[in-house]
Amino acid sequence: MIDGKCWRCDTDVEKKDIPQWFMKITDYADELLDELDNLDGWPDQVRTMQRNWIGRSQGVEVSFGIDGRDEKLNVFTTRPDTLMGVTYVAVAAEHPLAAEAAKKSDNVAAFIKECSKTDTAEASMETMEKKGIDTGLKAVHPITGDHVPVFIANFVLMGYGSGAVMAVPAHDQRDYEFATKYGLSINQVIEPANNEECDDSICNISKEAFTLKGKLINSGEFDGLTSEDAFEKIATYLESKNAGEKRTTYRLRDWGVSRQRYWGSPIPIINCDKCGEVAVPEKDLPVVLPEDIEFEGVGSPIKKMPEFYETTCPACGGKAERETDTFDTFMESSWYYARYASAGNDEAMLDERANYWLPVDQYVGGIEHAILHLLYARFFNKLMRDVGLTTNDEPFKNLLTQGMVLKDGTKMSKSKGNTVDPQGLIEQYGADTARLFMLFSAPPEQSLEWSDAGVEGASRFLKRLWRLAFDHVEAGRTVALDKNALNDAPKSIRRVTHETIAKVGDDIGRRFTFNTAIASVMELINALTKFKDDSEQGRAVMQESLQAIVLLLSPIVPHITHEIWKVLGNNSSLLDQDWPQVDESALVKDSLQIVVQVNGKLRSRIEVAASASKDEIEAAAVADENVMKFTDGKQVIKVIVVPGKLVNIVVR
RNA sequence: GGCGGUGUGGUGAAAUUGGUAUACACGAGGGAUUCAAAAUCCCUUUUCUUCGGAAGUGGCGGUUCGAGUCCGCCCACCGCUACCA
Repeated sequence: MIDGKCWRCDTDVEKKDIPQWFMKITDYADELLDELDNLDGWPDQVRTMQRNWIGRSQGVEVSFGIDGRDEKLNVFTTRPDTLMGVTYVAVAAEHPLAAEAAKKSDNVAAFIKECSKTDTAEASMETMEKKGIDTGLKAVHPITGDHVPVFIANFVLMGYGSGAVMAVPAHDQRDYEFATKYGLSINQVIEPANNEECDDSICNISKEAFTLKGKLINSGEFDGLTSEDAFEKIATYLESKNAGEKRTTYRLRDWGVSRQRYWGSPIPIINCDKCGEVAVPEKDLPVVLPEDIEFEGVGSPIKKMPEFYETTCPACGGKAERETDTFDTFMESSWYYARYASAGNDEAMLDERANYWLPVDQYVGGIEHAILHLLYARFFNKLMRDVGLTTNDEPFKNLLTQGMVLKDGTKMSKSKGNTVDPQGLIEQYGADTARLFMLFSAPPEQSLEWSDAGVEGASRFLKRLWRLAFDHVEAGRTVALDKNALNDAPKSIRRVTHETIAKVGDDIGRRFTFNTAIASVMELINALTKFKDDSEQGRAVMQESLQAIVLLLSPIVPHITHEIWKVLGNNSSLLDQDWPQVDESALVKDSLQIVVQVNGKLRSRIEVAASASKDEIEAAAVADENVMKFTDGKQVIKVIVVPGKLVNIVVR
């Protein structure tokens, strides 16, 4: 849409009511919300976003009377404590009262028409002018019986609450601006709880609304109550007068699943004039989308295909029409993970195999799905559970949300045409280099501006590994490793090797930080490159290390590691190998380097025996020559010793 | 406006539980090798410095023996969302 017109044919765009199918996700709002607390394998960020999206809020539905009529006008408020400050009521342009007023006034009708053209989904909403028009009707305050005007306002949403709001200009900034514009009264009913604090900077009703909670004033019998107490008292009072009740509302709306397009699963419903909407009987499922169709550019072709939509009603056998809307594609993505576990079953959606595999241990998806897809999938899982198809409450135990790959500062996408084809990289450097390079550039959660700067480094690294392995193998076969026959240099290489095995296992298996996993293998290879030891045991250590590197890198660069595995003299297939085991005995250190700080500043490093006690470490630190330069002539106040890490000497 | 995120060298980034800031790599500079080049290898590469050190992770403050990490306020950028009563 461009400037309120269709981008394709330039006709005016307007809001229209059309009958559509919805999934009643709001019935599951509480469970979807409450269970977020148990999803500890999910990132907090995603849980918070879902919480806010569901947006549960506690409030009161208040019934206003309408002057001269029997019917009531219901509004929802989270601030019943401000009820005595209501000076008008506003309804949405789509509200029945608005339609009614339009019949009596051309101005009102024109205003509603204008509202129907404004686009509610555009960023322009932010700056959109708050506009309204008086319906001429008067609402009757449920407590005071005062008459207040009923306005139609362009900022009231028909889809939230009851499509009508009570306006308290003194305590809501939006109401305040609207009241100022249309000359409506502003009555203060809340003041700051502590009067001392009530200076102009906090509460000055002549300048702007006071939106904080506080203490009630000008509220008759409710004067002096705190906002919190008044919430309860006023709610109870309204309930006793049958003029309102406590209510919970959600920001979450029901899920509209109808699409007026061809591509999608047909909604399996038959519309019968006599019986209404009738579900397609199970024996006739699935309804298959016809493929012999012609596109005419506008509209879905199946809406013009009698051979598709003409049918008989399963209930009465009379003439009926098949639904021609298709499902939102989120429908299928909401349960495919379960269907994978029931592959080949053409009798049912799912079978018992789904329960064996579900929930998904580790789900991976883009952060852009943090709300919609992940909420729909959770909802659908609960639906399947409630009809007995599955038994688990939640579909995804652990969730990793990938960042997006950006190009020129925005999300890479087909529609924007700013995609990068990895084929060029693959042709120039090979698939292994392309994979290594991409995984090395950043951790997966992070968004990344695409750039191929640095791909040379990945290529160089693989060449070095290749050369290292070949040079090693060319010198002949190695003997069995004897762990106890090693002197310092090979021993230290073994230690680094096993430290690397431990780190890569943790990085890939737990943290999913492939970039740091690769970096630590690079460090190991740097160490091996410097390691020159042609002795039998030296070469045996080299062999062990190279084997480990090949295994550690095999998920990342499968092709080159497959080759090197064979070159290293293995007859077995790399694919059949277990993940390398950490040899704990290789990790043992005889001595440790300890950092010594004076007043938190790094002054020296000392080498101490791994078995040294706290006192021994402290004594060695205090006696260090470099340290003494900074402690000389000063009084030592305390010494903090963190075993294995550092000593901090505090002096004055 | 709301919600979420990010901010560290020239660049991509690392620092996992409050404990050595800048690992690993790119780029750049210098050198070796070469008739020359490519490739490869080695060295240097946060800033300032009186060469002892000093400062330093967007800014200002705080907690702590010790803060990139925790707390408060602020700034900038990115993403999602759109007046939620």
